[in-house]
Amino acid sequence: MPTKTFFNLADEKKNKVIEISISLFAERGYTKTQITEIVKKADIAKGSFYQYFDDKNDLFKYILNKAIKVKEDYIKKELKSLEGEQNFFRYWKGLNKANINFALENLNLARVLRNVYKIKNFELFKIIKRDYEKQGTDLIKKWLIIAIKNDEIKSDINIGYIAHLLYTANCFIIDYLLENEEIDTQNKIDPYANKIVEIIGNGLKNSRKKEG
Amino acid sequence: MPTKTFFNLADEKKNKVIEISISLFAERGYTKTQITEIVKKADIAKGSFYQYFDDKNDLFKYILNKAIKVKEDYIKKELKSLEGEQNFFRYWKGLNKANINFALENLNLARVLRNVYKIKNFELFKIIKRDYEKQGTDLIKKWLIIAIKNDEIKSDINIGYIAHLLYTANCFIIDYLLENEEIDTQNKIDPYANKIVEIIGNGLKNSRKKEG
Amino acid sequence: MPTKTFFNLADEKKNKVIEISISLFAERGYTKTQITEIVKKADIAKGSFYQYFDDKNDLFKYILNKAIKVKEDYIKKELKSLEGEQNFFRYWKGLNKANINFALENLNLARVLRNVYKIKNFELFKIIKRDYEKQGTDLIKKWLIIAIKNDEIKSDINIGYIAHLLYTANCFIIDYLLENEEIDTQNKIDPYANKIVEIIGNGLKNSRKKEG
Amino acid sequence: MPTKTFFNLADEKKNKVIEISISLFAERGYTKTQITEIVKKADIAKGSFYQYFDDKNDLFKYILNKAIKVKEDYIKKELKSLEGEQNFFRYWKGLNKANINFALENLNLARVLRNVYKIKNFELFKIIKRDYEKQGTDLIKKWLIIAIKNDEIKSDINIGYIAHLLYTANCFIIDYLLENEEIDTQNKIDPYANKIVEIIGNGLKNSRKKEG
DNA sequence: GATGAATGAGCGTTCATTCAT
DNA sequence: AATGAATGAACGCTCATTCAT
Repeated sequence: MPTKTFFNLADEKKNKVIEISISLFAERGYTKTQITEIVKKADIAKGSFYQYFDDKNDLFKYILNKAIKVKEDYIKKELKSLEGEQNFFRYWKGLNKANINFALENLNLARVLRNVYKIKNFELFKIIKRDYEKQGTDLIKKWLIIAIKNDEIKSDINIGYIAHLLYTANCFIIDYLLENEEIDTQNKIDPYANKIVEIIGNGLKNSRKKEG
Repeated sequence: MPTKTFFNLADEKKNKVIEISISLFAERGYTKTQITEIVKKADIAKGSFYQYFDDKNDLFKYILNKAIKVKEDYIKKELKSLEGEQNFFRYWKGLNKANINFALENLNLARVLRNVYKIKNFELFKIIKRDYEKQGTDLIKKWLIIAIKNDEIKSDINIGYIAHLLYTANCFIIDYLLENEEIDTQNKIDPYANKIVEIIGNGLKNSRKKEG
Repeated sequence: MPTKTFFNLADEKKNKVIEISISLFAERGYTKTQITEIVKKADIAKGSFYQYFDDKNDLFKYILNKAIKVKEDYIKKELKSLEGEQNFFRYWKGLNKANINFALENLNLARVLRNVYKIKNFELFKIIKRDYEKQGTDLIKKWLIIAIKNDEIKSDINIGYIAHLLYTANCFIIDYLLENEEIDTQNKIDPYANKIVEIIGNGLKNSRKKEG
Repeated sequence: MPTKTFFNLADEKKNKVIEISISLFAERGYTKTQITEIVKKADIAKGSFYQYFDDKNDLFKYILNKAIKVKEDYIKKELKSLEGEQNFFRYWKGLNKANINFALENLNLARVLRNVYKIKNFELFKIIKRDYEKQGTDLIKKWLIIAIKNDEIKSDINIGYIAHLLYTANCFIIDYLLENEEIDTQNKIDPYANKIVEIIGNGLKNSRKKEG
């Protein structure tokens, strides 16, 4: 956690440090991001940095948790419009869309989040990672249970497995987007995403139920 | 490419260097793997290492290409039993199984291969990566085309997208396996993999065709 | 160029680094001068060195340019007393004297300058070298032209050749001095230098002109 | 000194080692010439090298002495045609010519010889260097004495100084040649050299003597 | 609290030389 | 005598972190 000193900073200064850290972690990953570059770009003294954060790790955890929180809020907001929605597949489509929109609007934050998966041997991050993943799959699980109750999807599935599949399907769409950022996104990513949703959706559908 | 000196080495020594490099690259990734540790574990002089390889990069490329080749051979061999198979879904299932088996039997090699995706800003590796991915999706594309001809799957799909989806679906099974190596694998990974194959398969199926 | 950090240093420290670098480059030449020895003798941390200079090359270029500038200033100052002098030979004698005095008073700086001629295959230094040499011969050329106008010296000479000859004649006096530093200099070097000036001077003289 | 083993080698092999060493020492200088490159180019085993020579130093000394001897013989032969010559200036001109011709015909050998002057802190080489220089100046001294006796040149000179001057004048012509090897040599170097000889010669001439 | 200079363990790499066969 | 693999001290350089002001 950053120190009180950091939080007492003028917002402008504080945000500069945060923004620069995000963009560097996004661009280079954890290991290749250098404190020296952060402080130079943020125009603060090196000593100051260590009065704000315990160490590099501390900064990264802070940025990471911030990214998770920002994303969580974004998704929640986007899903508001789906309140009352009864159809699982429309729900899932909405979730995918929300995730994609978040990434499109917060490219660097999305990159930082995806980079967590690339950090090895950091026990500490494993916990964050696990929590973050749990948060992503828990929502899906809840919906899957309802969908099964409603006979929307087959009942012979392992909910944990499927939630993970749906979750990772989305992650891959995001990866695809982040690695090909030059693509004229909205136009190209949507059909790609929709197709995946459709295919997996079809596969999950309870064929005995008449589509409403 | 390693030097002639390296290839002239006694197999035992040569393999020791290779195995240790694989396990370190697998465990720590490229950047965090240190030559110092490799030579210490392999019980060779630092100078010797540099008589075997141009530099760290050279070693990594060698290991990477080796992993790709070993995997390629493994998959080819496993797919032999599917020769003459006409059903796309059984084919794909076989491919998934082959990939999983490779990973189970070559945990570290599989990890090295997955790690390539985590290296940032290495133009050289991008080429290897792209080739490797192409090799994985090309096979699927070929089959998809046949499957469409045979009316097995819907014809309104973008073959490139779907091949990529099927490919990445498999990658995710592998990632799941590699990150949870402690799981009693064969028993747990199989149903997981099968379910994915089944769901996506169902989604792709041409419902107008009567299943044979 | 050294960093701002270096220039912000206390003069004593800064000069210590400079002096030690000069004496090592003078004594051992570029390749054999080790950063490790510089930092040990200057009593600074290795890391500090790299906060002052980009690399070894950067340090050397700095020292070299410094030497060139110091010499330039020295020569200018010494030549002040010759302002208004009309006789070419007295001019040249003065220039030789100035160069010798500079070397005597700045032995190591002079050695560093002579060492540049001994560096092989360093494109970068070739430019510095050429500039430095040009600076040395240009002055002579200017005077030669005037001397010819004044009928002081024969007009059938190639000014470029002769300027180079006079320049190198001086370089050799300096080399002689630097390689035999133990000689009780002022007493021995002067007659040596004067003789050279006299001989070459005689050879250049326009014998048709009556000496004033 | 090379070992007996080296001298027992077939001439072809022996000469290959020598030639390659010469060309590398000439091109890169002592420090930057690597044993590894020599043995690779000469196609001998590294172990063999150390059975021929004590160490790198030993090889260099051998090459150096060889160069000195070859040059000595060359000069002697060239000066044969000047036997009986009574005029000092024609003698000196001939010596200069001989030196230039040697360099033109043995570029690499000449380079090695000039490189000796660029080696620092090798007590051993200082001796070789001094001997080599002595050999060059002794001949000139001998002639100077005769020339003075014959009233060809002024008697008020320090023979040691002047011999050194004449010697170094020649060295500079050679340096000029070696550093500008691309110049269409014979045509350009001759007038350059002749001019120097003429000028210094004129300066040395005893003007009271009637020219024959 | 801010500053920026100081630190040093550790990295990848080089190369003359030795050693075992 | 020939081979070529083995050695390791030493190099230039990096960078997260600490310290003195």
